[in-house]
Amino acid sequence: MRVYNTLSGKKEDFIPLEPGRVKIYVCGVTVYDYCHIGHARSAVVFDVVRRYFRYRNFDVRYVRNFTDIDDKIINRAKEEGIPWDEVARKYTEEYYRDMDALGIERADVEPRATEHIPEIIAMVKTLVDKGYAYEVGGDVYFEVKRFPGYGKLSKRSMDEMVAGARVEVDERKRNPLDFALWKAAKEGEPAWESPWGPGRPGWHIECSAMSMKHLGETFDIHGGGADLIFPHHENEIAQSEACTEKPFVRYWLHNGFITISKEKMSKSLGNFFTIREILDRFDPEVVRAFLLSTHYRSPIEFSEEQLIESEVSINRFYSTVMRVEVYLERMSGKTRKTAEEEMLREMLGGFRARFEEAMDDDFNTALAIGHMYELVREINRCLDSKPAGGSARELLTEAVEALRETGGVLNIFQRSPAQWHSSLLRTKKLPLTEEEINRRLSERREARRARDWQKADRIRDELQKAGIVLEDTPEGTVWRVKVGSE
RNA sequence: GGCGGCGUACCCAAGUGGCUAAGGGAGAGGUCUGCAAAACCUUUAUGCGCCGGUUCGAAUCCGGCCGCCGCCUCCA
Repeated sequence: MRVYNTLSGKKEDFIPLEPGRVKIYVCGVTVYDYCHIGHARSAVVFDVVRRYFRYRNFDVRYVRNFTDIDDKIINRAKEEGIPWDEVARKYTEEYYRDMDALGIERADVEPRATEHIPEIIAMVKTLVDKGYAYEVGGDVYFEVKRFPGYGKLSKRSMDEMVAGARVEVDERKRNPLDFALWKAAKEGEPAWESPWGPGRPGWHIECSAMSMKHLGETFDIHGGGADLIFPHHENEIAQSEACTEKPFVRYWLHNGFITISKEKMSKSLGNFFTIREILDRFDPEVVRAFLLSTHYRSPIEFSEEQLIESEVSINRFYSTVMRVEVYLERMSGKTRKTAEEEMLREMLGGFRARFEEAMDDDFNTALAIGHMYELVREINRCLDSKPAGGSARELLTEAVEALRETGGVLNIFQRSPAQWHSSLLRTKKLPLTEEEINRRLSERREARRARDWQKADRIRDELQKAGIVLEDTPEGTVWRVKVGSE
């Protein structure tokens, strides 16, 4: 496997610290507001990274934190007039609601900053004792110029940064780039006792303390959004390596941003969509497919049109599975070989290797999905050729199974066509129940049997207007929810 | 100002030295169908922002130019 390491700026062979095991830490969220689609991208991308390592038979230990104490949480608490820990609790719950819906698996360990205060204090103390940090009036700062490697991740020198600094100058800091490890509490703010007086941890220190506690002083992969490279991850490296005198992380992985009209989606620009706004109108599987349709390091433009395209793609998969199901139910027992059957067999033979080759190359999900749809087309070609017999049955079943299995790594393609369509019925808020649709279907079946095409077409048109498409096949009539611009 | 990235068909998007430049969407034509739908087939980039260069050979490497974006402040 090859992964792009932000630290080296190139793709590298992935060699785990311990053979067969991989330890991953991903920066989660600060729980002070609803998550937007950018948070979803990061969550989905690293969820897939984790699933792929597992597919590759690695023993994966996956840690993702919650920042549950921070200035933003304190401010939010003031705004809402509720205690700060109530804010954290509420938005942690909302996080789970969104991420569970998106099919993001829970991490093996989900540490919270407030549950690691002793570890954080111990680490800050070590840094002070070693002379990497200094205390000023109850605040403790990391002294950046004491750490020679500072800037190695974000590829800048300290001089450049100081020169172009837009950082507000704090007179108490020895250098504008020095960052807070511990912040003294102001009147009425949440606080924990420490050797420097009551206060709370700075933002960066929690990730160092928690990742090292749960994964060790050196671990394999640290991930997050590209906006965390500087200063967050740069600072994590400085304080962690200063503390342990060991390399902190072997591979740094960063996902690209979501853009709207080519501009980065962000809280401050206000051009963001929350996950639940999107899930109100699109199926979670569609959102995942959308987020994985572009390589994880590239920017991805968010638009309604793109989501609809993804919906059409996913629908294509389930339509094909439905075709296979219906076909196999009625397939005659006689054997009938076709050339297309052989072509499918051949394509299926190399399919997993192609999938793995794509994913091995820095998690190229876009290419992997491309291979999946090539297989979908070949399945359809095979069905069109109307093969029959046990080996054809086995082949079609295996092909669908291969798509489900590889789809499992991306957590797509996991439902039945019936589940997909009944879910679409709800997502699109169609004013029809499945019972009603089936009733109309049997009415139409009678009409067609009587060759009353007018009535049959009328029923079809009515359903079409209500968002349901009918397909008459030799094996009977099936219904689907209308997607895209049909 | 410093550092970095991107520019592939009507749209999205893979491809980073060598077979016909994946895949999806949209459009057009066709096969199938009672008619449709779905599916399949054909078709839509002699060319990968522009100009040079390296090479037997470049979308892919190098240089310049144009355009877009990101980071340097909280941010996934």
